Amino acid sequence: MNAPKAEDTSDVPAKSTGPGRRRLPRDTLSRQVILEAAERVAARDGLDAFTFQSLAKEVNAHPTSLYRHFRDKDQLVLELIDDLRARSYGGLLKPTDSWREDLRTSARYIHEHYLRYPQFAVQMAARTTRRPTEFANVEFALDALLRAGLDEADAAMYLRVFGNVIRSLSSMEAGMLALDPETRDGDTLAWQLEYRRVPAEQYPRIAAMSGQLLDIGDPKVFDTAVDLFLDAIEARAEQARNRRSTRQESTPKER
Amino acid sequence: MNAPKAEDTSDVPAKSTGPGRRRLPRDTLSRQVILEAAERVAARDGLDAFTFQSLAKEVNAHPTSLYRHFRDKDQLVLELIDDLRARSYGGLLKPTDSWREDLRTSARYIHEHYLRYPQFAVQMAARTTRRPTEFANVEFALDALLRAGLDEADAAMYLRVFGNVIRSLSSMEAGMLALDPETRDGDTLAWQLEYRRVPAEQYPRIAAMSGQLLDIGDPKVFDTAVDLFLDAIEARAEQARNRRSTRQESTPKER
DNA sequence: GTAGTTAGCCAATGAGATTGACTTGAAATG
DNA sequence: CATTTCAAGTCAATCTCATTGGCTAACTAC
Repeated sequence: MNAPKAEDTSDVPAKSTGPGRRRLPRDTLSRQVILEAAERVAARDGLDAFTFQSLAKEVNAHPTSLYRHFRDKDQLVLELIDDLRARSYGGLLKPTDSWREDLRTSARYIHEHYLRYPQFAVQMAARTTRRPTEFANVEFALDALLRAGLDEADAAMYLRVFGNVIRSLSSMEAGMLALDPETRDGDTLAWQLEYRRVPAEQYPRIAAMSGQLLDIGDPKVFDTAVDLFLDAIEARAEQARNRRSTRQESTPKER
Repeated sequence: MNAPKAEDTSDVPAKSTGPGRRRLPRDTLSRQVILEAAERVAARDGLDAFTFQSLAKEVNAHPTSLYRHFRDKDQLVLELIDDLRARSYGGLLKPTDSWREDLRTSARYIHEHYLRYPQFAVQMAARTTRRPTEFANVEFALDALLRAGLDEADAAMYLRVFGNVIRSLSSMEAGMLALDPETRDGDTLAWQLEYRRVPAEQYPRIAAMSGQLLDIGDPKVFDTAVDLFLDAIEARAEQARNRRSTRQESTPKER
């Protein structure tokens, strides 16, 4: 967990922790160094341990030193989110000849990204960061929607709908992952049990299907939702095409 | 909701806060009294003020007294969520002859409920509470899906997908509402501005459509998502019906 | 080298959750 | 009625955090 850490601060010779050291050499810290430590801590110890105290320990500095680089914790978190995103989406998306595949890929990227950092998923979903990577993603998805055959108004709408659904589903799934395992398993187990012993007179449907109901956190849900959306987009584009051709035939000069 | 409650605390005559009072009379507190106070505090002062200290002040008790009724804060929040839900969904849903309308209604209920208590929306979405109201909702939606013509496996899957999408979208929308207004408006404004000045060479689609793009928190998004889902369910049911009749024709006695 | 500035450090504050010991009043028991 | 019991309030104390203001060392520019 901290074996290769010695090197990181090794220019403070041998006494990183010892009584001899008074303070870190100037400019040891920086936004980048802190953000990278922050990622490590979040990944390793979870959100509860994500405190200035433990971040400071990770970089061998005093907790309050971090304030020289970030106004407060909220700012640190937002910048971390940007940073993580920039790294995750580093390899930019390349359009293929299938808009479906493209949208699916982009959805999968987001989903994976959120699940990789579940601690911050809620913030990731709710707050815009308006950085280059975001523009690139929007451009990519918008292009795919237009290639699917949507008109501009529909594309704008479906971009938002699709994006919000992807992000919010991912965020919720991540949110459940971020619960401590005890709580999560408790919820899941209790849920399954209770649904099996529901009174059949009151809830006949549930009783009849209790064996087939899915967990709230079932991973299949996300993929199904995505496919369902893609189908919907395709159908919508089809409609639009029909509308266009019909209009051309029946009312060639509509105004 | 709390009209006849006044009595509960009024038997502490006149000196509720005065120096004369030593402690609250026995059994002044109870889960219900505390939960109702909790709702008031959350609605009035927001999530940041949702502390044992302020809850205690609201009921005129010592902060640690609350521990006699709730193991810890997490438990209190979960029970509050249940309580709110029970009250919001009080009037149970009645099936109509349109499964579409039924699903739409049930989606709207959830959406409104989450927006009414945005402070807890994240928890509401991620954690199961397995109470009667939940069963009733599930039964209702499941019934609607089967009436739509889905087979059981599909119904189980779409129940989860639809539910999760509704809940997660609502939760995300609520999450943005729960941000303090400054932050929220800042995000929104900056977003709009930046998207209008995006370089057209790099992001031609965005540049061409920048005027039409929707806000991330646009309320139309939810309704559109719901309709889109309903269409998808209908299409899926249609497929299933076709598949069934085809099978009947081509392989009338399949085993 | 000398002055100035920056960035790390320290002590302290104040909020909050949570615990354990203490107390009191009402109900049960004799 | 006196006594015991015990749940339900209360208090003091602890621990963990974020955050602030003042201090000072180390690097920079002159």
